[in-house]
Amino acid sequence: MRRQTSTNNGNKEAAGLKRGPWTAEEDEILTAYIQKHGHGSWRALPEKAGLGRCGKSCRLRWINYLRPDIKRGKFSLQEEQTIIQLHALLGNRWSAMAAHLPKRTDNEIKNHWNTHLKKRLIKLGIDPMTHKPRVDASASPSGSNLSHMAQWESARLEAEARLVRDSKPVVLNPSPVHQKNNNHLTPDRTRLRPRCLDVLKAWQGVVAGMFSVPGQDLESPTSTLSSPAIGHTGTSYTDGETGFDASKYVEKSKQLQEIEETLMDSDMDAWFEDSFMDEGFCFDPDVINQSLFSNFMSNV
DNA sequence: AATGTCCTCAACCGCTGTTAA
DNA sequence: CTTAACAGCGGTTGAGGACAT
Repeated sequence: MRRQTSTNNGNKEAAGLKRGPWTAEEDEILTAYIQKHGHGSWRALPEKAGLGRCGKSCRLRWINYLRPDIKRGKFSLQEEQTIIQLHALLGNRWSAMAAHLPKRTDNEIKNHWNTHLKKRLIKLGIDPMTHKPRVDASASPSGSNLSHMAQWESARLEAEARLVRDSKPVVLNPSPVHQKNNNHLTPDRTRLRPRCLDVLKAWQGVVAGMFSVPGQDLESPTSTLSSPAIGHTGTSYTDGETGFDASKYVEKSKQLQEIEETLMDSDMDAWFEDSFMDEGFCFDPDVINQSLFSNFMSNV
């Protein structure tokens, strides 16, 4: 299908429309109009409401700022945790992430990720896009970073478990378009598919393989923060206390990637049925210590 | 106090998916 | 089936505030 440029689809609907920051008066007009009539057609709204703005600008202002059911201000630790975990699973699908963060907008989440969270991960030697250790020499993980990474992966595991718990797939027969490309799926159109269930199973293996010290489980790796006790030989990094093994980490990450690629190619219905009929799967996310993430964040 | 630099985030841009004619 | 209009998404920008010199 031929695509139209934004020039004639509403971005610049007409010359002379106001741009830039909204005034309090404009906010008031827009809010009053929507509360009384609903937004209806965004394109038609500005004229009806008496605003010299384009419909797109009105929509954005309402959704990102004026809507009564949004929370503004500082992100809590819990929210930051959720964002990072969701990003590990979803990538830059901000609207999908917003669906899991009540009262936060996709724009706000995107901004917070780009200005704060991404930088923190980079500081830890973790690639913010892949959520895996950066392989270039300049980003070789330090001892304490390894400890953080171990905690990070635990947090990631928890996120995946939560998504499995919360996801309520409503599209049982996605359209071919959806199967082909779900980058733009929104919560309103298509619920997130619980593909993470399979990924979660894979990650159980990943994380289990990384911790090799007997008697130490995922519930308490925070104790390593003050004394990393790292052993380093060549390209092999091992955390003496947690038993976190970076070489295993990389190896297992590759395995996971292969699993994910396989899942992407597999038949949707077969995948869905398989995921939910697998009664052998059992995972309790509550066993993961919530303080892991607090330590992770506070040590950045 | 003045100036420069960095950081944040609201707003915009360009694109894609959906839908109706 | 094709086309156009529209909504919504993710990426990017730039104004203004915060901080450093």
